[in-house]
Parts: sequence; C-alpha cells; structure tokens
Amino acid sequence: MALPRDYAGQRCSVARALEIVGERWTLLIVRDAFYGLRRFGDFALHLEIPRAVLTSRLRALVDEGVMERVPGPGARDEYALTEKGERLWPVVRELMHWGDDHYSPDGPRRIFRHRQDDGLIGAGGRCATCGALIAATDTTVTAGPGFEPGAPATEPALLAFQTERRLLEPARPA
Amino acid sequence: MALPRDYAGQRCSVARALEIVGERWTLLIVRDAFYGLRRFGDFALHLEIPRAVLTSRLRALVDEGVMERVPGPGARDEYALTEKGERLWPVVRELMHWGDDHYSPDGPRRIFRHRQDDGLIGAGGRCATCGALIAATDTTVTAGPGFEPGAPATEPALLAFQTERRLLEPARPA
DNA sequence: CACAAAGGTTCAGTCACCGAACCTAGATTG
DNA sequence: CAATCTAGGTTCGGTGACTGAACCTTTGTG
Repeated sequence: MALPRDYAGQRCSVARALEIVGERWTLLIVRDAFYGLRRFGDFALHLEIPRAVLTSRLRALVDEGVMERVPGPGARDEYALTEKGERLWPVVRELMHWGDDHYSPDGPRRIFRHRQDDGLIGAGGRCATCGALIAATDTTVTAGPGFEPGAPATEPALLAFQTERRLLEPARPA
Repeated sequence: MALPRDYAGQRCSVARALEIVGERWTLLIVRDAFYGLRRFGDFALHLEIPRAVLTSRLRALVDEGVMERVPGPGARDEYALTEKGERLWPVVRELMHWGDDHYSPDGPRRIFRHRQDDGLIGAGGRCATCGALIAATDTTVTAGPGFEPGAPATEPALLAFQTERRLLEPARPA
C-alpha cells in the first residue's frame, strides 16, 4: 500500500488500480496525456487544476511508473506516458464510452479510428474493419456528432482537443 | 453539473463520467454490486467505509440512475444496479485487468468466463470461444492464480468474493 | 541588463473524509 | 406486552486534502 489514500484491506485489483489512478484529477491528467499534452503548464491550463495538486499527481504518477519525466524538445522537461500508462487506454476509452452513452444526447463527442485502415473502433476497442484490438498508438481521434467545440483554442497546445490527430502524438510539435 | 465535486469547464465525457463514478469509494461500491452485494450493511462491512460516506455515495448513485433502491426479499430495501449501472462493467473490467497486469505478480486474481459456453473472457471483454462481447449478466467469476483467499468469510454475504458465481447474482439468497 | 515565461512552492481558508457514538423503526424473544 | 436485537442510517469533533492566489527561482530573450 504505497499511496497515502489507499484502500487498506481490499484484496482486489480494482482497488489496487484505484489507489494509483483513482484520486481526483489523476485520470484526467492521463486522458490529456493521451491527447498529446506533455508539459506542466499545458495540463494546468487545460484542467484548471491547482498547481500544487498537479505537482503532487504528476509526482505520484512518475513514482508509480505510469508517466516518466523526459527531456523535451526545448530545455524543458516533459511528462510522457510509459507503456504501463499507455495500457490505461482501455480504461479511459470505456469511461468515455459510458459517458458518451449517458451524458451526450447528440452522440459521441469523439470518434476513434484505427490508424492503419481507418476502421471505426467500437465497444471493446476493436476495429470494425480488421477486427484487431487497437492500442492507443494506432488510434486517431476525430470529432463526433456530440462534439462541442467551444471557443477556438488560443493556446497552441489546446488545439490538440479540437483537431483530428493521432493519440499520444505530442500536442506541441518539436 | 449536478454533483458537488464536478470538473467544471471540462467538455469531455471522461470528465462527465468521473463526476459520477470518480469519487473515492464509488467505483468500489459498484464493483461490489457486480459481485452481488445489495445491502447497506454488506457494503459497509466489506469496504470498511465510513457509514456516512456510504450513505452519501449510495444516494448519489441512486440520484444519477446508476443504482436503484428496491424492496429486498425481507422487509428491507436493497440497492441494485440499473441497466445504466450494469454498463459500467467494461470500466470495472478494464481497471481490474490493468491492476492484475501491474500489481498481481502471480497472475490475475479473478478469471471471467462466458456463462453460455464457458469461454475465457479476455481483453476487450470478448469471449475467446464464441467471439461475442459479453455483458456482466452473462459472466461468471472464478478464482485466478493470483487469488489470495485470506480468512474464510464469516459473514454470509462476503462468501460472494470467495466462491465461483455469476455476476450480479444476489450474494444473499432470497 | 531588464524582462518575461515556465515550472514549480507556500500559505491560509474551506471542505470532505474519518471513525466512533448515537438514534430509530421494525422484528424477535421472554 | 416489555425487553431486546438488528439493520440502516445520522451526528459529531478531529484530521487531512483540496483550493486559489501569491510568491519564488531558473531559464531564455530583447
């Protein structure tokens, strides 16, 4: 039980997983990372999360091996998902799917496709065209019918949420 | 934004979903419901959650239509997942899968099978035998190699976590 | 050099969580 | 019928986490 807010006594992998990604904000940080955000300031800007909390969450994610701190294109470090972190994609996907089903009356806000054959990715994460399970790296996002663009992004990194793109591709080009 | 702890400004179905099931304990309550727990006292006993918090979480889940309060076999009411709640199964399954992969060195603690043909249910929730996406109702749980039984359950309802069973089947027989 | 930007840290106020004790209505027992 | 028990909560004081704003430090820029 490594984390401060643990679920002592729960002998279950759901509880164990939630000790890592179940704290407030954490899974949204991971989601943003799938969309290509990598810098402290970009997470803070997009999530409107208190900076101290962001510091704490990033540290915990790095400690747990979900993200790693890597040198960025400039002199600044960036935070990137590790492979362990990328494997959280199914969790994020299913959560989004459930949210779309129940809280997005006009249909999904985002649609995912298999990068190789452009096939739709449906429930269970399989490509409707080739039938394979598609990892985050091979997934592209595009706007769905329920997408609400809001104000056009003023900050370059936040464009990642309004344009078609490949998951995990850095939002800030090098 | 219905809930107290919302993610204001997040125009995203992941955030919306997390407003409902992202609070501490909530997803563990839902998991227990998949295992067949239905009564206030059983949740309190198994989760060791403060009763006031349990009251608050159950109320929120009922308000959001994830669970409903139904008359039980005795005179007492019970809490049962609605269809909307049952659709959270993929989220719970993928979270468990991730937890098993990264925090259960001896292999998965639980194994899921398709009730109709006994086929293994793997990543993405599909039956390895028939290839169909399997809903919670048609899923049975059994102990996996990483299962740690702990002390034998003293309370009848908690046996649900130690015996092979069908998901959603009430832990307390009528 | 002055300045700005990025990435944090600090701090006081508020809010949620915690665990223990208490309360109440209905069933059970004597 | 009174006494007891049980289940399902509510209440309460103490503690810890989150919040938002301000501040600090290091690194690039004109």
